[in-house]
Amino acid sequence: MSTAAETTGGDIEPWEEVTPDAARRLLVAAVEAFAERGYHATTTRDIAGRAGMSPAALYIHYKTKEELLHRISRIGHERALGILRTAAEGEGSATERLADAVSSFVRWHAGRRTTARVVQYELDALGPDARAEIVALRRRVDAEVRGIIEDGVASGEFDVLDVQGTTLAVLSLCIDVARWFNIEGPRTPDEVGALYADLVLRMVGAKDAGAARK
Amino acid sequence: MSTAAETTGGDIEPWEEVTPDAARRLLVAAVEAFAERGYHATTTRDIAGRAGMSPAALYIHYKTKEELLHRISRIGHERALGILRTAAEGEGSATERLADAVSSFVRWHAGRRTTARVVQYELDALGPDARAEIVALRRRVDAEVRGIIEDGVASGEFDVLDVQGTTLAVLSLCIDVARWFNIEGPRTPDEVGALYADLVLRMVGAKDAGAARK
DNA sequence: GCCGAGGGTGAGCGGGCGCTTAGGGCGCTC
DNA sequence: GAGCGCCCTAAGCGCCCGCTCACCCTCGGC
Repeated sequence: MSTAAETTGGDIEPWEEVTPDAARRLLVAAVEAFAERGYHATTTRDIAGRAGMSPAALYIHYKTKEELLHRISRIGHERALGILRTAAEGEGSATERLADAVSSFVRWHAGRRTTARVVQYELDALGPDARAEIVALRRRVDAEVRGIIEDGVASGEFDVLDVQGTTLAVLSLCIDVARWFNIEGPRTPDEVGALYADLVLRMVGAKDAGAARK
Repeated sequence: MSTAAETTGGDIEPWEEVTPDAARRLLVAAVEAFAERGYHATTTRDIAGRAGMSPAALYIHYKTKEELLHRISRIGHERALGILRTAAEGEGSATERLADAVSSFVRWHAGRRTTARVVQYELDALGPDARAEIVALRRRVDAEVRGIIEDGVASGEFDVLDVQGTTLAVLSLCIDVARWFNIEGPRTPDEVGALYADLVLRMVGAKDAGAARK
């Protein structure tokens, strides 16, 4: 595989943009708690406790518990979109770019599983406005993947009957990694990424799947 | 497609086994509420209200709110397992049986989306004992699909490097349908089932995919 | 040495939660 | 038609939730 992140985790911690330090610690604590128990089952006291602070400290940096989820969700989606865009804009054939996109997207969902879980499964806990903003980001995620698949169909590399349906299935497959992946399981994020890139190339009927496995 | 359910919904309502009538109405109300808002965000008052009863009525038929989830989860998993087993034990080649299994499993996840959502995504809300029982059922689900894939590899119909990993991916793809499927969207459960059966046959490198599309 | 601002705390508010209890109505049995 | 058992309700208990408020400590500027 190519481009960015080679390591197992996939990426640098993306929370460095959150300041000040106390706000970041609270946000990281919230990600862990939301991922473990879900948004609704997590209490503000639990989040503050994990960050080593009193319950009231949370409200100095965030207006509500929902604002925390919103910030996490937006940053996470931007990160995911960035990963796909890097792959989509890369050089190489559609086959290579799709393999790259899937393997890095999957590596992120496996390696940063706690973040990905919150990002992908807690969307419904947001209010209408925040939800609409995140849904717009998701449509751009969909468009990136669909773009690569359309390129491959146009160039004759892929054989796909239902482009939108296949796009949906490919994204769905990658996203669900966040549900089942277990750090202590038998597979590393890199291995799952490689397996999934191969499976997706089969799904789109890529003629020359072997070439993308550098 | 073959075997059971031809209609859009996929199956008869599986709750007929729950008696008495009031207990069933409560259970159906709970499925709807859990699917819409999640287990933790659903209140016992909401469940009772949907069933047209007072909050206290719930506790005549169920010991706790968790027992409701447990009953829903067990019945739902048994239903899902039954669908896969019917397909796995059918006659015909591994290719045909895999296509049948995937299309009926997907039809269930799309058509009975509310039930499937609760079954697939609220597992973590169960206590350790109930959770262990459900996890055992899931292993049997996994074994059914793996069995078909192993048959296809043995007979030379399929070309699969990592049988366990591919099994996981196939199940993951089907299960995630419950997350994104929308009854009011452009696709019927039957259409998604057919699309997914085709995609899965490609994933396992089925030599004669066309033959399974009757 | 004093001051103000900003990050932090302890205590606690109003409210909604899961669940319990005392009792009421209705239909069956004889 | 008295007695009994089964469903169900009204009321409410104790608890913990998200969030607020009054106050404190620390630190840079002068």
